Amino acid sequence: MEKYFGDLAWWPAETDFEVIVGTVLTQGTSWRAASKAIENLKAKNILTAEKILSTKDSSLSRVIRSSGYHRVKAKRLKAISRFIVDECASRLGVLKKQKTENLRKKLLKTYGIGPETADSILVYALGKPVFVVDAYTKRIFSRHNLIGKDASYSEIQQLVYKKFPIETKKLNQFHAVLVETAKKFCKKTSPLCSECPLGDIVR
DNA sequence: CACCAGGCAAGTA
DNA sequence: TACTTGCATGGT
Repeated sequence: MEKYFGDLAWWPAETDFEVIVGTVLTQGTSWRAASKAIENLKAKNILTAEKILSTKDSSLSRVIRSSGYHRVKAKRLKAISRFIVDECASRLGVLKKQKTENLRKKLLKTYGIGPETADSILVYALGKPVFVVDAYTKRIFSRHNLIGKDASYSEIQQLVYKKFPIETKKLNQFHAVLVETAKKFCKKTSPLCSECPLGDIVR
C-alpha cells in the first residue's frame, strides 16, 4: 500500500491544535470542506483554544460554515477548547505526557468527541500509538472479509492491535493509506476491486 | 437529480 | 443495549 501512496505523514496542519480542530470539522464531512473552514479560522485569527472560547457561537459557526453541521460543530469546538484550557492551559506538551488510556477516557467524556475523533486526536495530535477506525477502514476490512459487516469499533481496533505493530508512526501511516486505498480502490457502491493493494496482503 | 463526505449525541423501545 | 434521527454544506 505504501508503494502506491508513499509516506503520507498525516495529519496536514501547522500546529497540534490545528489537528484537533480538523478532527472535529471533518466529522461526517469531506476533508476539502473541513480544510476550507480551517483556512477561514486562520484568516480570522481564531485558531487557538482561547480565541475559540471567546468567540460567539453564532459567529464561530459562520466561520466554519463550509464544514457542514456548523452549529453543532461550533459547540464541539468550544467543548474541546474548554477541555484543553482546563486540562493543560493549552500546553499540549503537558497532555502528551498523560497515559493514553486515561486521556482517551477523558476525551470521550468531552461533548462532540466520540471514539474516532478521540483516537484521531491521540495519534495525530498527541503522538500516541493508537489506531483510528473510520468508515473507510470498516468498508475496506469488511470488503476483504477481515471483519463482519456489523463489527464494532473496538473489535476492529483490537484486530489491528493484534496483527500490527503498535507504534505511533506505523499506526498513523496505516490508517492514512487505508483511507487513500479505500477512496481509490474500494468505493462504496462498487464490489471488491482486484487492484486493491490491500488484496496483496490479505492473499 | 441522487449520493457521498476522515461522526456524534440524544431520543426511543 | 440496540436502533433511529437530526445535524448541513459542498462536490461529483
